[in-house]
Amino acid sequence: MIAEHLGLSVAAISRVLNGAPAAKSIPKATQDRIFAAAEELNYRPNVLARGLRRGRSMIVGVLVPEVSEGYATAVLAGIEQALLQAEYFYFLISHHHRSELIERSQIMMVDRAVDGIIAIDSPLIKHPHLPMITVSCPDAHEGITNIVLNHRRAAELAIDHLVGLGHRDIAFIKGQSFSSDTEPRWQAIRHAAARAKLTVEPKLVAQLEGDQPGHEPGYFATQRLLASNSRFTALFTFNDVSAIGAVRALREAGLRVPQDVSVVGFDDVQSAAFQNPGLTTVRQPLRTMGILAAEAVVRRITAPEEHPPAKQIVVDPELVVRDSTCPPPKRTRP
Amino acid sequence: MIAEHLGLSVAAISRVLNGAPAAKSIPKATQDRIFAAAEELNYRPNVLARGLRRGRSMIVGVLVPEVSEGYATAVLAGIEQALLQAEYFYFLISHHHRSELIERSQIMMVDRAVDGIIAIDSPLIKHPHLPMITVSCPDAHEGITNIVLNHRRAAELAIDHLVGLGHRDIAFIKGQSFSSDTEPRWQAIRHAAARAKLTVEPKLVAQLEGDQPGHEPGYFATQRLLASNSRFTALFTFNDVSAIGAVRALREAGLRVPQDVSVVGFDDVQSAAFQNPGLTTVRQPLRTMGILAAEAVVRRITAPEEHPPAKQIVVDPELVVRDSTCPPPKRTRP
DNA sequence: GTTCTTTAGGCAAACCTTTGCCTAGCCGAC
DNA sequence: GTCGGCTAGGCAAAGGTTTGCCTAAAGAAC
Repeated sequence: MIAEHLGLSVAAISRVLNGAPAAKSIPKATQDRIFAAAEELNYRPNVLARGLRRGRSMIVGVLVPEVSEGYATAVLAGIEQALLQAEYFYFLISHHHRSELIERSQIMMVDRAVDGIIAIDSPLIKHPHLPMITVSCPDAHEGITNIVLNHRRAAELAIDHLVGLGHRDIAFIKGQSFSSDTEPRWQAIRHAAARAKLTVEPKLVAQLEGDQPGHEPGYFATQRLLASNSRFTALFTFNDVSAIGAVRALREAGLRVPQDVSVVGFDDVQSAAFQNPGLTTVRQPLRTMGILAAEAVVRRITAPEEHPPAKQIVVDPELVVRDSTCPPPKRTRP
Repeated sequence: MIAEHLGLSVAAISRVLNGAPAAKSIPKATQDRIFAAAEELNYRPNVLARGLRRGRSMIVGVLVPEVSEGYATAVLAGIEQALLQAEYFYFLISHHHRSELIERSQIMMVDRAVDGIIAIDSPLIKHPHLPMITVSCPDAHEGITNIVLNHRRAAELAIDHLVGLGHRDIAFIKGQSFSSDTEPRWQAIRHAAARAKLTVEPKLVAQLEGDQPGHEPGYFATQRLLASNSRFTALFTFNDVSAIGAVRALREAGLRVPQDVSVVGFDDVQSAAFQNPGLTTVRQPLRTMGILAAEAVVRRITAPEEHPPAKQIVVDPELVVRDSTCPPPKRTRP
């Protein structure tokens, strides 16, 4: 408290400016003088000193796969909104799905004195001795709250939609093995398929490969499906970004979307509506998930005892029907 | 320095651990003991205390329009890479092109004791008394280094490509008025057009409107161009994201891309290659620009006197020809 | 033997706030 | 007059590190 010496002690100033309970013994007139002086001198508390003293940095660490198009950025937008509102800042680190980076990032964040951590689609996270919220990390440890989509419902929405249109020969593209949504989603799909009395043909299942984000993995996975020479009239992909790659591969093979093959994506990222054709997709409330994560971590930081860590928070998906799905073509001999 | 009391004073420990020059008077054996103890006790310096003492937080603030698809995220990826390498962390704030947020964000960052600021596509920034680097902010103030594309060359690449294919009737979509690249780019386009002996038809110029990111603004701008009923065989858009919207609008109007109308985008975002058709575009080295920005800000922080602020750093664009451009259709009476 | 230099490391201030505990004066009650 | 309680605010420690300056001992030079 540099120049605040208009005759009073730093202690009094601090109490008044922070509205501490002890400030109630200081008369209104003095308080006003202090506020006025702070305003006039444009006093800015030093966050480092404050953080040091209070043992709280007002920063949370956010761990994402990458800051590129699609999934993580949408969640991040929600996180940013809610954190800023709570006057928290955040450190962002991308781990590119490399496990040693995930671990190192977590340590670096703790070293940087973050008050809590939010991890998006980050497997293998350890439990630090800090409030921690994960988004789509189903194998979360004890004491970590995981925000997760209702995968079962998501799978049903997509499958029931396709089956309702008359499709029976449905191909699937699973997520990369490193993505934590891959397994639960796939289980949910099998379950929904069984429920719809559909058999999942192993030859009609491909998996995204390679760790770059973009559309390529979906493009190549679809090429593999086509190469297997098994007929399918619909394709349900792991996410919108790969669906876009898939559409391209189908087109290049001379197939029309949706007349020859219907395509259903997942996520409903911003560009899904502007694809050609507009992508039918299972929407995840990504922004909301981000907001929930941020609010939860702030609660756990500010009042840990009142908010014991919930095991998980489940959010519901929604089907968005656009132009990439339609009834299957008339069955000619395959 | 909590437990380091294996008989030595905190001062000695600090000097050794930081490799301070004064440590040279401490014998190797003692130094080894200190390192070993630090390792064993898993000593983690408290960054807040260190920052307080050194007057340096090792954090830079990064101001972006938004963390959504496209431009800013690509630059951000470069920034992250270079900053982490230099052991800096960063605060991210999105200003959504709202000027009061830009100003507030800047103040908040300074209050948060950042060591420097990088601003991407953020107009109206004030000069803080901190090292500051901007990316694509042409109206930067004194003392701020701006990283900027060679717009003139970019415009020539696109225009010469289209003219080379035989196009004479070219429509343009300018950027939103709040985007700082809009004006310089437009000037460059006029210049390149004049050089190619092309007249820019006012009816063939539309502007992106609205402040949401996505594809919609480009979609609507193209609809306005179409509604003006002036014939054009090529369209040069402000960025890839709006080009995608444009393609959709053209398609809906019954026009084929590129057979009826060629489309050239700008940026070369990740999804540009996976559009349908693959987008011909002017590539900005976005990631590189991010790296340059981060390196520059770190230099300015660590050795200000050796690195007086350059006025600007210019990077060069590159034309990426894909499938959204071809020679114009045979001229029938319009 | 004296003085100078080097070696090895300690002392304490400083960075800026927050906070537990204290005091000095004043008023009212007994 | 004495005691208790309230008002208005001060003192100083604490939070963990860095750093300018100092010292004590040993060795070197004379």
